[in-house]
Amino acid sequence: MPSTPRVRFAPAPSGWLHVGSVRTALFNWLHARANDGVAIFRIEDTDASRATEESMDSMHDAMAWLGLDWDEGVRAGGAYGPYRQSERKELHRAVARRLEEAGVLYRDERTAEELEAWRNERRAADLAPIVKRSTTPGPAGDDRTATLRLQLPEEGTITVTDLVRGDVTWDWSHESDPVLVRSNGDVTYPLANSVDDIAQGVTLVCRGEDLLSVTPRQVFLYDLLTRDGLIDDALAEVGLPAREPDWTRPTEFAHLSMIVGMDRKKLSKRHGSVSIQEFARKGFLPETIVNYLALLGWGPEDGRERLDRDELVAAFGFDRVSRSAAAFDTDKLTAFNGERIRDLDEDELADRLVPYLDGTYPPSNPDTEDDAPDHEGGPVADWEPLVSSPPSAEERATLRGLVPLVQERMQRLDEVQRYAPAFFVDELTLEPASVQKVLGKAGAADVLRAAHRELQALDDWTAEAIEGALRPLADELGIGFGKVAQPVRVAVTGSQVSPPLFESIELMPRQRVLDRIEAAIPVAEDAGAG
RNA sequence: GCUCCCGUCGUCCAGCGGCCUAGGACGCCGCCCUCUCAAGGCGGUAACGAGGGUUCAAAUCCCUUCGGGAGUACCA
Repeated sequence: MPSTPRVRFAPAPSGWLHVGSVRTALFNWLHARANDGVAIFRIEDTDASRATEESMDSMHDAMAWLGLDWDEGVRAGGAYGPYRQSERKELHRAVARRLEEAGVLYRDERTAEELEAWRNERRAADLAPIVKRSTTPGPAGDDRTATLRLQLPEEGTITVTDLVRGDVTWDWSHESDPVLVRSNGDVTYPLANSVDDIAQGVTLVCRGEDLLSVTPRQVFLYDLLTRDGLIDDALAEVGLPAREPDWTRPTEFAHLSMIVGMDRKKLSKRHGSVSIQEFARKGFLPETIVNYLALLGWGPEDGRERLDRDELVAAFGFDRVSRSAAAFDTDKLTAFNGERIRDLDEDELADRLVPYLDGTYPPSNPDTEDDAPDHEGGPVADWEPLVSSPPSAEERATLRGLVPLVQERMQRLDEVQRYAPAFFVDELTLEPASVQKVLGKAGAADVLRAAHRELQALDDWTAEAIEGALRPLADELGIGFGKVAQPVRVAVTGSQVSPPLFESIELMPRQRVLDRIEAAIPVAEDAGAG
């Protein structure tokens, strides 16, 4: 028995990590951390035509952003590398050759087209297209290329114990012999994946449910590879590190259910099937993503829902992983995010808001603004950064002052873009709707004149003093304070929705406030007249 | 078609034979608070897919059925 659990996250680098794969990575990582194990990040790029360098980099970047660290992998290194499958071809071929010599592989000379035609025939006759050696045509001619298939048992059953699903049994007669070596000599996923699991000492295979059906042949292969030291001989032959001597093969499996959209269909763009980085642009905290994804298909015994990384590690176990598919609920994610933002230290929050103000993450288009992270939104065309990069001392001070005003009214970091302009730009644009609804009301211009007068005469420029100046205006003008606050708010912030008025005014230079109120008076008169 | 997996509020999770007139969270609705929007507080809405068993007793065990999903590649 191996003393240390070893798990691997092994994505194919052909695209971007989405919530499903991140959740798989997370569960692997949690299991490793919860059991003092080793987390391996392996890249399965056996299909050169689909793998890209860009994709591989973005996957590593995503992990770094999420704070999931890997003990062994392409970036981390480790004793059982290389961790890119494409760099292990020699091993895979050596294994394939030895398997062939052992007589467990056989040639299938049919072309892809011939096989396809055969499958169609079978299906037309309501028969499962199962390839078995006994029904595979013999050699047609020496010069034909062939795939090498693994000969699986013709009958009997195999039972695999899955940590989340319990015992699952398959009948060998229903299992098709998998192609291990393509006709062009390349090895396939079934071989490479199994070989690397063994060579790297993986003890638990945790992956998506879509790979459950592949488990029988994988277990069968594990046995073949380890039985007579075949893998060890191959390892030695190509000069790769030997395995732990006391270790046999992966003994545990955990197949995670799929993540679906709120419509119960396969994850769509609307429901988060985008690169995980897109969540960063949309203003989600990495710790929110980790927390929420951990709760998709799992929950701690005590029912807590807000858990940080350490708490997740302490509570995690496959025994509490759900078997049914989970719907990705952006609303709940967003609510979680809002809570975490509120929990952030104010200085910390200020730092985290900078990328949303300096142009690193420009705003999304309004039509997708209230929806899930989505590529279709794209950046807003004419948006100008509100602070320089890096921010000046003055900008930083303003931002720091703004944080307490906006912290409790944000669910996502990018929402700062809604509140910030009034505090950073010289030329304020008044929202037409607010002008009409608020400044157009009777008496708005009078309120603004009175507010201007009082604020100009003020000695202290503090929220308390500003409140002391503005509140009495309600009685003076014989109206409710709301009728006073709203016109001033629109004049000063450009919108009928803003952070608290007195604190907002305090944060701005007095002259700027007075100028804005003054400029709004004719606007109010016009709007009122119209 | 065949093989396998799954089935509790709209959604996530709890429940593992009696504590369930089914609990928590998000959402939604209402109220309170209030300078707007939030935040916060309080209350409410809403589910065991169906049918048979087993049992004194079933959301919990068994069977059937219906529904959903995955796989069925010289892709991983």
